[in-house]
Amino acid sequence: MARKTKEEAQETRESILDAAISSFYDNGVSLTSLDQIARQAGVTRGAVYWHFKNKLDIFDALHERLHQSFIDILAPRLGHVEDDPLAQLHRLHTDLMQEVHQNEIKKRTLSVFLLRCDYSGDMQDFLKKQEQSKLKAFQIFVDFFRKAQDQGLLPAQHAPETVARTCHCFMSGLLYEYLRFTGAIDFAAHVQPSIDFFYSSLTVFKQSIKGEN
Amino acid sequence: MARKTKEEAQETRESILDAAISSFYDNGVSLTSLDQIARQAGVTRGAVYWHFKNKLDIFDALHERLHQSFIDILAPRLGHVEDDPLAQLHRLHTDLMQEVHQNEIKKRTLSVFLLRCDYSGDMQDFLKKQEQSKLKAFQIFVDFFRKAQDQGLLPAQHAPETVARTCHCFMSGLLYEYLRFTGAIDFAAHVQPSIDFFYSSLTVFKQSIKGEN
DNA sequence: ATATATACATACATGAATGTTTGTATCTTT
DNA sequence: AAAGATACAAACATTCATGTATGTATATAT
Repeated sequence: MARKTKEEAQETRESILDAAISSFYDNGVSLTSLDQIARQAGVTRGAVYWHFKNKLDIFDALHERLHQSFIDILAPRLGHVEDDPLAQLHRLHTDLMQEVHQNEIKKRTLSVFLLRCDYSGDMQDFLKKQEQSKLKAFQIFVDFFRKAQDQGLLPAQHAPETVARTCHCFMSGLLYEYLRFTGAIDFAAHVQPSIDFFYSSLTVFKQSIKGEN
Repeated sequence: MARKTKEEAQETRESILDAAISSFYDNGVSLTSLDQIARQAGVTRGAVYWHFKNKLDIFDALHERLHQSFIDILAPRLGHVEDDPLAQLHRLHTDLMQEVHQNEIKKRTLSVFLLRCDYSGDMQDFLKKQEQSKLKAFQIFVDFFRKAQDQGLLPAQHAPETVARTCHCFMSGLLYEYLRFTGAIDFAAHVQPSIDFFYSSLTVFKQSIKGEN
């Protein structure tokens, strides 16, 4: 009853990762034992240790999946600058939050990384990796604002890094809020108006181009 | 060598809490054993179990300390509305971030609650309590904006809850960013400009009062 | 002054998770 | 088709944290 096909083995690997997300979400990363993950995936710890070095290695693989899917959404939508860059960002932000709101798996995965884990000890090294990943995403935003400024669509009085960081912080802050108080916070009544207000107030940034030029 | 004064006992209790912060910060909440905390505090687990029911009970006490000190800063500074409410908020936000930047203990405590713990299992019930605490702080912001609107210092086109949530999300997002990438993110070069930009763009919100009235 | 409650330290019993090792069936390679 | 590599399962040894129970010195109440 051992030695499956390469494809079958790959399936086991994926099912272990899926089981890990689900277990991590229910019990938190550090309180989840490898045995729980294994049983959830319908295998034994032997299979887990065959595919992964340890729990951190699993966590790493999960992060890889998440980050890649995030970049895949971000890159094409910020690769070009439309006539109204702020409206473009506004739509992107709305879509991203709605995606999280509707896609239960993504919600759980994000929840695991942001609320159900414990970045200390071995995990602390992991923050370095996350920093690198986040830097890539951040750079996409910076490039976007820089291009928009170069094309005269946004005023140049603020450094693109500053604008990007501000947007990014608001986005992640809202995401944290949504995940942390899921259930108590309503999308249409709380999340959407906040996004709308943020981007409408950012419009001053755009408006000032007229007073300047 | 037992049975200390009530005051001495209180000191032991405090030293256990201090040790807990330090241990939680270094090793994360769930990976910290009560023995580590005890030894760090210079006592045995006996003392810990005397003062606290379990690790969650310690965590609860720590949260009480943090939340109280936060409210103590917030309440007086948002209790009254000055001539320029946005500038008032701007200063408060700057001061809060600088306090975290300079006060190592507060930085560590916040870091524990936001990054070094694992809100699942038993801890999940704890999110409910945090929700209540955060609601109080949030209410202070809402009241502030409502009063400012009533006094005609800010336009009434946006619900005070929406404005408050937006500010709050940006603040917490920036805090997360700062704590998560501490060292890689510089206060003067990254944090301060982002705060400044956020409040300068919020000014449209205030400006529009002229076009409206 | 005595009794009792307090503030711990020490010792014990239990359980559970980890990493490793060994066994083995079957896929793959040649 | 034989040999080796692969993909696990099962068993083992070790470590370690937790909760509780017990012991005890001393502060405090009466």
